[in-house]
Amino acid sequence: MKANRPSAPTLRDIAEAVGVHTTTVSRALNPRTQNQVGADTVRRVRKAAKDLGYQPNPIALSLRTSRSRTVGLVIPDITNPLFPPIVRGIESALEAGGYSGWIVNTDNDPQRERKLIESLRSRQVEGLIVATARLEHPLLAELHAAGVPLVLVNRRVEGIDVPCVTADDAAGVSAAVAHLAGLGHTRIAHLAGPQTTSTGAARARAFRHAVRDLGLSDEPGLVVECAQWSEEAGASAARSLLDARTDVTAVVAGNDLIALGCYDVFGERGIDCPGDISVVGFNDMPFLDKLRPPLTTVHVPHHDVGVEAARMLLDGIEDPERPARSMLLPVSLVVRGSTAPR
Amino acid sequence: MKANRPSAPTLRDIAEAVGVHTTTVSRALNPRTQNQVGADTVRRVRKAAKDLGYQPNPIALSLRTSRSRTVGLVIPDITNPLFPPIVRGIESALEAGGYSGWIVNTDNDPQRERKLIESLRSRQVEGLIVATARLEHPLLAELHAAGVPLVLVNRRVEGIDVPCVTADDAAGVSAAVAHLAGLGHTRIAHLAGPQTTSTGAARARAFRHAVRDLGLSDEPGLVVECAQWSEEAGASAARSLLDARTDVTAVVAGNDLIALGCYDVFGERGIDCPGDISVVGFNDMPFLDKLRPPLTTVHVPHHDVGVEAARMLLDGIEDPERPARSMLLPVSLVVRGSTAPR
DNA sequence: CATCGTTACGCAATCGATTGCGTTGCCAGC
DNA sequence: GCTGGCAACGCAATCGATTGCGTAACGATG
Repeated sequence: MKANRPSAPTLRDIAEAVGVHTTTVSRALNPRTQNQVGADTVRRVRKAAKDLGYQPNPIALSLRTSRSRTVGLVIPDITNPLFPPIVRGIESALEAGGYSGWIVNTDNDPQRERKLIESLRSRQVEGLIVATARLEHPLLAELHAAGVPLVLVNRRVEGIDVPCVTADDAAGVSAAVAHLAGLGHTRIAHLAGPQTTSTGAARARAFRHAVRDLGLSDEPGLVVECAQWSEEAGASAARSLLDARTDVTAVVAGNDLIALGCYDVFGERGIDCPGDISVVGFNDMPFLDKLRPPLTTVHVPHHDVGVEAARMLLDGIEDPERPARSMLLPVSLVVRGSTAPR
Repeated sequence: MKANRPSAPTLRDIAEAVGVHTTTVSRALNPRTQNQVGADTVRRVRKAAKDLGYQPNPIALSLRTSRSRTVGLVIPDITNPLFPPIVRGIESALEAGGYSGWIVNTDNDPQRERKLIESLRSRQVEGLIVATARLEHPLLAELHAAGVPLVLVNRRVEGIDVPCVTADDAAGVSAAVAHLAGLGHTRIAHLAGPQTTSTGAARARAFRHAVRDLGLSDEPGLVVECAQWSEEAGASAARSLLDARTDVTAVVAGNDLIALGCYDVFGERGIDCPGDISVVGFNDMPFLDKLRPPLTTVHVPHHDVGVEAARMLLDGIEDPERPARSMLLPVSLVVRGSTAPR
């Protein structure tokens, strides 16, 4: 059974109504070819199109032009609260440009990612916004070499010149460390995100720089890498840290989920936060103010990240020769209840 | 610039390689028509297709067949934590059936919804999963009359026979009321969701039944309707309730966000939860265990809701004459820290 | 009047897959 | 040997929009 309306008007219907050929109808309705059709004919064609309720068939358009006015949004998992606001930002900018986005969830599985991207490309998506980049990412390199317009979100990739939109990780981590130092903390630990991601590496580097700049302890044992950007991995790393030492009074977590993992471990070990140990997260995902203690975190304007990524991609589709440029969005520290004076 | 790979093999390439017509290639590759082609030819065609890395062009397929193997997912807003797990459930069931889903966010705006659905339909989506139903919903009635396969999620619509997948609202609210009664509460209020939605109405009705069945006070003032399913509307309704009376010792909130609104009002009025007033939410959205107090709520298996909705829709696409059937998924009460003995 | 240039429009093909109908070849039965 | 039926395959059209090239008409100029 056909799911589509049985009698959608086509160019042919308009052509019959006006008494011209379908070529003329097509040209009259297309702003780029409209100058090839007489003004009176354009007027009559447009009127007929409106009267008949004509809408171009995007499928036919795609088949003929190999374009679809759609792009692919490649994210790890829409249930991660970080992504819905980004997706909404992307969507609003795409919509303003007459585009739509296909969302695919890779679950951080490279094989699944490849399959999903193949599927997107067979649907003629005109570019990809990718939020799943690893520092070394062969598939992205292939796509880039093939001329597929790409924009990365939240992470960079090495070796290829792809535009990306990220938060200002260095400024955010620096502000977090400065805030804790201002509260009198001198032994501050960092639960870093995976060092295979640019974000994990950048925030860890910024952490080391910040503690050095402030003359605080920068011994290597104060940085523990988490296997994933998740609460569970954060908890695991927090346990490792606290098993190894008892002198830490504050933690800068790679992101909010990792910070939640700290909360879990504090709970199981009777550690008071922020009385015994202060915690700062990163990202300001929803509902952090509802936690107890409300989480101090680095606010990232996620919706704006999405908007800028989509604009950047549309620019790249419009002008493929355009030099790749990246964007750092400003962050801000949101002080809530998880940090206190030492 | 074309975004697609420049040399994707077509049926024509296979036909040339094997020395048969493209019709034969098409039929050999299609399990439904394969019996019309000789076994040896099928073997040779399949080999050539594999060697050439042939993938059917979904755009061409859609244009010819008016089918797309895609469906539309119509939700209010992906940033509402309720929806990502539902979407993931939908996605996994669609994928198993060889389908993909287009997500559109209506922001609860009927005009936007109509425009987005038109757009989906012009892309030949084969059906719609709709999570935005109001009790009276002219657009859904039109779509149903036009034979568009539909499945509703979380809500019903009146007057048309459309299959839906909802949680067992009555059982959930009944369990919440019974739990509170078991703790000794006798004056229990209900902050109901909008009565223009089936969910709002069903939960309010179930509340009234439950308190009557348990011989508790059922005066009308104990039920306050929220204008939206949101934290802000929940807070507003909680203020109205507490302005009007001081004898309430427990609240059954229409959903978790409304319950968060209660938390907000308790905070601003120095009310202790659960010492002064207990609260039960509905849905068990993510991170409720991280709140202080951790929210007692009715757990809804969202992922399963999504899976069942997608299966139901695929069934309806496969067999349009299939009688509409609906599904109630079982819920369970999750007792955390927001409820205590009176 | 003839010629040239420009504008407006139509023809036919294309995109890549599917599908109804017709043709050909082969085999079995009379 | 002839006829009929069936299997395998090819032809041509279709889906709906775009696009290169050609043609016709008109106006301006010599």
